[in-house]
Amino acid sequence: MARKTTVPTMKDVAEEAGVAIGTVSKVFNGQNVGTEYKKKVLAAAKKLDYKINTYAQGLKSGKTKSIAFLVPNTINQYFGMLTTEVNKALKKHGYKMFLCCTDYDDSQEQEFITMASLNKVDGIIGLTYNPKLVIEEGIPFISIDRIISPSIPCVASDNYAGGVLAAQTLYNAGCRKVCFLRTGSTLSNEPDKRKSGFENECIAKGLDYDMKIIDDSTSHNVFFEYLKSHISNGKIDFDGIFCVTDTLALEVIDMLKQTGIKTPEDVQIIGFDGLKPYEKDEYFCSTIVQSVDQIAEMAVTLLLQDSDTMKPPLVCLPVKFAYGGTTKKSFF
Amino acid sequence: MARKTTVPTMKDVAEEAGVAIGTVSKVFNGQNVGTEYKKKVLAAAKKLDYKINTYAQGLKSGKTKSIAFLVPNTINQYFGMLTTEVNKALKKHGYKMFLCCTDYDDSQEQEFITMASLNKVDGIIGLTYNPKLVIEEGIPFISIDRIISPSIPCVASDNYAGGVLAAQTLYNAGCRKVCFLRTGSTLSNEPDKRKSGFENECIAKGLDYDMKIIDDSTSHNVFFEYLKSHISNGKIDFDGIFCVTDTLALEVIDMLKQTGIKTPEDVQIIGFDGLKPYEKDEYFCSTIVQSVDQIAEMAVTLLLQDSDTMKPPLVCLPVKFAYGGTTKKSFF
DNA sequence: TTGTATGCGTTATCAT
DNA sequence: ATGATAACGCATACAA
Repeated sequence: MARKTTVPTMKDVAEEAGVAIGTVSKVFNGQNVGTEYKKKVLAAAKKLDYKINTYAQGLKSGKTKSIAFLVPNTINQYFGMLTTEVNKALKKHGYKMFLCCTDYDDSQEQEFITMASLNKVDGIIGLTYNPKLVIEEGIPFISIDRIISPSIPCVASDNYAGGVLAAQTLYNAGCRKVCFLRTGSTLSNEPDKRKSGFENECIAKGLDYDMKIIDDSTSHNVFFEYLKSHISNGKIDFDGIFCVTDTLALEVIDMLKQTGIKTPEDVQIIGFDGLKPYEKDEYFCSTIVQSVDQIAEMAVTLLLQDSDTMKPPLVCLPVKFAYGGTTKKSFF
Repeated sequence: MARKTTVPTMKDVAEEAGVAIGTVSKVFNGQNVGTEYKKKVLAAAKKLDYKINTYAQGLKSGKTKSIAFLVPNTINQYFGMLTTEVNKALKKHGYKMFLCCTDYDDSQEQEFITMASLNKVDGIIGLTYNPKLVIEEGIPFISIDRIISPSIPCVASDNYAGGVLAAQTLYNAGCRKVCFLRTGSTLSNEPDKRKSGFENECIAKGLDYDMKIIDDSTSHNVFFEYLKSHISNGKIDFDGIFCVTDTLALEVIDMLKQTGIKTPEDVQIIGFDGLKPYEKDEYFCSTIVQSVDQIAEMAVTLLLQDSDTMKPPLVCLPVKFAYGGTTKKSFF
């Protein structure tokens, strides 16, 4: 007898179990099937080591149980955390994830969206930068950290509250002249609100403040020059600095160290994101921590909920302050 | 006329172009088709905005142009770099990537492999820890950093050479009593060779050395105690330390700082991996840098090459030393 | 409840 | 070179 070399199909299982192919299908789709039949089918399936063919299933049903996740890269730790958390959340719901690293590139973002539609994904979650991204009709899209259009739900931290919290924390730690440093895409996006929240709270508290904002294409050396221009006789004008990300905060701390300014003795610094050098334990710096797991879970939930359910244009998730050695400890 | 609501298929394109469906297929597969026909087909396809259905294609051809990538997470920066580089390499070859974050969990690793076979991926690339991982027949697998079995190709840095290089570098930087610190899975894997290379070079150079090796389940506090036991009167026994990863090096630097030991003044430290705090620029610490892009490219190339081509059981890629502030600069 | 038959969109084998 | 047609493996409407 010729050895069967192909993978077993439902037909094989049906024959083995002595039932009809439709019955097998029903068993695997959790539909009503007589107990005896079900038992026979399951036994036959196990015997043949039958696995359903998701491609045939996808072709037939139009549902693929997969989504595409767009992110610039997974090297930046915030992106890395987001990617892992989205992956976990999807797995919990039985979905697979196509990872799409866009490298901040407009055309790659667009290409991946095309790829996603070719592959009949059930949805897309994206942290994108292309201001004129074209999103195909009929394919659900959830944006993270960017408001793309009113019809596309955006999930983000409560960045405004984070800015307020940063200002409050510096104020409570004794700061009286602070500054805000930001680098980022020129595209208006959620993280912009960190500035607004910070600024408004400074005004509310009567806290003296300055700002230096550059876009992504500008050398960070501009920050270095800016800081140096505020340093004289080994002393810095500010007693508190709020950086738009932890990554920037680290850079700034480095710059200050080069000029002999110490953190937090001479100037206290707060970052944003909540990155950590090791997998557990302490933060890189004192920071406004984003609940990345909540962002991921919310994005997935919104994406997968019935399309006729109303989807909010913006969902803001809570942030909290965490001490990380770059603010004065005595205040906490 | 009723608006067509469904996605256009080859049949629609064939009708629109006035040709047979087989001809359309040939056009999209680059087979020989008369110039005139080809032109008509392409025009019709563009007019209808036709996109090939990869699920039907996968069902028919058995090839899905997708692979699964298994990694514990994308938070650890080395994993994050690897993920991004593999993603890029796959894209270059026209392949899609299912990301599978396993969280170091044996059963999740196995689950994802099952998922991958269900989804008829054309192959799997994995950085796994499960010592008794069952890999299905007929699905190509490339392992990164772990030797799973002689029949499964493994791609890794030349870890042994990296260990040698670390010892040489410390020696050349003036160290005469060094130590090696390692944490890791008990599973024997490629990074173990960092120790062997280091040890052998120490012996060759007549360099006095000690080692402290713990497994993943042990608290890193053990390192702290170990280091403290080698410190007396504010001085440390060693003048050089080689840590098995940059992450561990950072932790160790922190520990030493707490005891008043300065890096690199009192003790020079070399890590392994080549992690960076910002997307460009400097390293976290002096380190043996892995060519993550080369590892990724090699893994993808091996995976996609003809299955009848001989695949080597182990491919080692070059490493290099990079200065990162935790060794004495004068020596470079 | 269970079986039968059709079609999802594509590829490949035939004739033409 | 081109057109017609039969699978690929599954889901489902319909018949039994």
